This record gives sequence, structure tokens and C-alpha cells, in this order.
Amino acid sequence: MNSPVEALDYVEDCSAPAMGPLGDSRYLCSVEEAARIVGQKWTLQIVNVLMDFGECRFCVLQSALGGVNPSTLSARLKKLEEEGIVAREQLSSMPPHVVYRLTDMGSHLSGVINELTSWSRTWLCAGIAEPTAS
Amino acid sequence: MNSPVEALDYVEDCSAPAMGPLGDSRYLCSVEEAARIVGQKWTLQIVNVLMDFGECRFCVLQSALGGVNPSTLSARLKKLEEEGIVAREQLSSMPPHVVYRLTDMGSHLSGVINELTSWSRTWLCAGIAEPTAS
DNA sequence: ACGAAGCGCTACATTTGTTGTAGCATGGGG
DNA sequence: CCCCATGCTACAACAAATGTAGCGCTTCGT
Repeated sequence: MNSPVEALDYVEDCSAPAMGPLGDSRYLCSVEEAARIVGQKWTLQIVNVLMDFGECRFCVLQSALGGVNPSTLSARLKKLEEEGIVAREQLSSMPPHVVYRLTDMGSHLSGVINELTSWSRTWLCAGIAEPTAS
Repeated sequence: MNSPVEALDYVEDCSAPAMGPLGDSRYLCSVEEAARIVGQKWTLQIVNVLMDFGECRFCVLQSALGGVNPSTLSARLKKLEEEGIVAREQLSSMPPHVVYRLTDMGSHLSGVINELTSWSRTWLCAGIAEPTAS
């Protein structure tokens, strides 16, 4: 990767938390990995919609997300499927539809979504406007 | 554009939350807004580093994040500053340094980071086994 | 005092990602 | 048979991120 040494040098002068014997930037590996997934443009929104709706068809996701372009949505869903967050299911029923839903792994992102929602309500919605008619 | 009507039709059959007369995808505004911020490539990592280190100089952030390119980091920090998540402080002390730190708003993202971390530990680090498609 | 070096960036060309619009294959309905 | 909806894919155009270079400033070594 790079040299996190300088960072750590600095850290010891600052108020860095005591980190494990790993001692390198690995300490943030967990968030880093998750951030790579979550820090993609539509990931969080997709997960959120899937969480609320339970399961979605492609076109429903598209419109629920405000008209994402199908290429992007397709790519993102494919990636999320690879990562085990979303499951794709082909219903061979009468109208042969495709349905996307969250896996266990994906469902467990609810904590993140919830935290994000409450943060948003406190800091984003609260002072600005009245988007939530609750 | 397309027609979000189908989405709502679908929604009412599924477990969608009761949404106002707005009738479109606005119902997820809170997460949507937050996702726009958090769903940027380096935002979460920056917040995480700032949260751990307390305060950081530019170059420290750069190395801690694994060598992000300075243009991107600069742009992201500027944006985060505008949004009120990060505060920039110019220290006029002996070596005139610049320090970045989280504002209250930014600090309150800790819940998100924590959830993300524990999710990551459970599903990314710990069990790289199989994603059980529920 | 002069040059080198570190810091906090900015500039610019290249690469990557996202968007808009079109279109294809499949199946259903008129 | 034609036309439409669904679930995508294709492709050009635009935007964002990257790599590399460099600037202005200041401090340090000599």
C-alpha cells in the first residue's frame, strides 16, 4: 500500500487511540473495507429501498431511486450481488420477473441505515426544511 | 424520466412505510441526503481518521488514507467544510500548520462509523465465508 | 544568505465512473 | 401480427478521481 508510518508518528504526538499490536493502518481496515462498498454512489440508497420494500424489481428500484440510469443500477446490483449483499432471484412465474432482495449480510446494514437516518434528521432535515411530514 | 407510479403501486402491496401525499421517491429523503454525503468516495474514511486522530494535518490525512491524491482530498475537505462536517483551522504557531477536525455534526457520525465497523467485522473480516442468501 | 526540503495545496492530462439515450430479447395482450 | 412492458446492454458525452508536477511559503542546514 503506502507508508502509514508518518501518520502513526504523528498519531503518537496527537490524541490517537491506543491501537492493537498491528500498529499499522490496518486498524481502520474494517471501516475502510466497508467504506469501499458503502462509499459508492448508489449503494446505500439501493440497500435502503430494498430494506423498506422487502424486494424489488429492477424498474421499481430505478424509479424509487429517482431514475438512476440503468447501466449504473445494473452494475451496482451486480457488484452487490458479488459481494453477497443483494440476492437476485428470477421468478419464472406468469410474468417472468426478476426480483432483488437483501441477503442476511445486506439486512444487517440496517444499523448503519438507521444511524444515518437519525443523523440526517438531526443535522440535515431538522434545521433546513420539512421533508418529513411525520 | 420514467414513471414512479409503478413503484408506489408496488410499494403499497409491499411493506412500504406510509408516505405522504408527495407520492414519489421523496420518502427516503433523509437517507438520500445523507447518502449523497457519505456515499462519496473518501468521505467516510476521512471522517473515520479524523474521529480517531482527533485532528489532522493535510499530509497526515493523505498518508493515513493510503495516499489519496491531493486534489481529491482537497476537494473533499472543502466540501465537507461547506457542509459543516469538518472544520479547518490555521495554526499560526511556529510552523504555521493547518489542522482539520470534526465539528459537532461530524462527530455525531460516530454512530454510523461504529455500525459500519461492527458490520464490517461480522461480515467482511470475520466470516469471509458464504453470504447466506436468506 | 543560499539551497534544499517540508507543508498545503493547485494545475493539468489521463483514466475511471456516471449519465442520457437507444436499443435488444423475451413474453403478453389486443 | 403488432405493439408494449420488462430487464437489461451499448455507446457516446460528460463528470469525477488519479498521477505527476509544481507553486508559494517557511524553516533548517551550512
